[in-house]
Amino acid sequence: MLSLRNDLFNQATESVARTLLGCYLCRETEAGLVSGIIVETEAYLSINDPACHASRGKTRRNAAMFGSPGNAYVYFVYGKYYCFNVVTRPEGIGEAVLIRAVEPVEGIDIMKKRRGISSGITELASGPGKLCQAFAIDKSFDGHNLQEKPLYLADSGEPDDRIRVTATLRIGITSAQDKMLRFMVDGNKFVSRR
DNA sequence: GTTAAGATCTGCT
DNA sequence: GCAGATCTTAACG
Repeated sequence: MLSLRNDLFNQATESVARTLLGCYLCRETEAGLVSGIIVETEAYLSINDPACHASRGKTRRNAAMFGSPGNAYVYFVYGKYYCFNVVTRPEGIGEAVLIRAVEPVEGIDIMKKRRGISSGITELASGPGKLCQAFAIDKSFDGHNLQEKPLYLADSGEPDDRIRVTATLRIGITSAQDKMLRFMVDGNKFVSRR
C-alpha cells in the first residue's frame, strides 16, 4: 500500500474523481483495520454548480471545502447520516469529490457490526451514508488530512488497467441535475445504484 | 428566534 | 416503487 501523492488532489475535480476510483480508503478503529476500494464518486464544482455546498460562498458548515486539497469534508444530512468528501483544487477554491460507494476488502465483520446487519455484503458501503457508518466517519474528521491515520487514502501500487470508468448524471440532488459528474467502476456490483 | 429544505436510508407495499 | 424518519444548517425577519 502506498500513500497517495499530495499533488494528486491539487487538480481538476473531475480528474480527481476518476483517479480515486480503484484507490483504497483505510480506517483504523479500536476494533481493527477497515478498508475498501472506492468504486463510485461524484464531483462538486465551485463555478456554475448550484448543487455544490460551496456555490453560495464559504459558511461554517462547508469551510473544510475551502481548505487544503487532500483534506476531508464531512457533513451531516437528513438528520441521520454523514457524507464524506475529498477536497480538490488549490486551497480557497471550494470544490470536492463525494465518495459514494466502497467495495469492502478488510474488516468486513467490523463493518457488519457497525451497520447492524449480518448478511448482504453489497449493502455495507454502497452509498454515502452507508460507507460513513461502516467506516466510522463522523464530523470529527471534517478537515482531516487524508494522508494521516486513522483515516487515509492509499494505492495498491498495482496498475489498474482493468478498471473501466462510466460517467453518468449525479444522484440525489434537486438542482444542476444535467451534469455528467458521477463516475463509477463499470460493472461493479458495489455501486449505490445503476 | 423561526422556519424550510436537504449530495439519504430503511421498511413497507 | 414510494413515503416517512429526523435534525442540522442557513436564510430570513
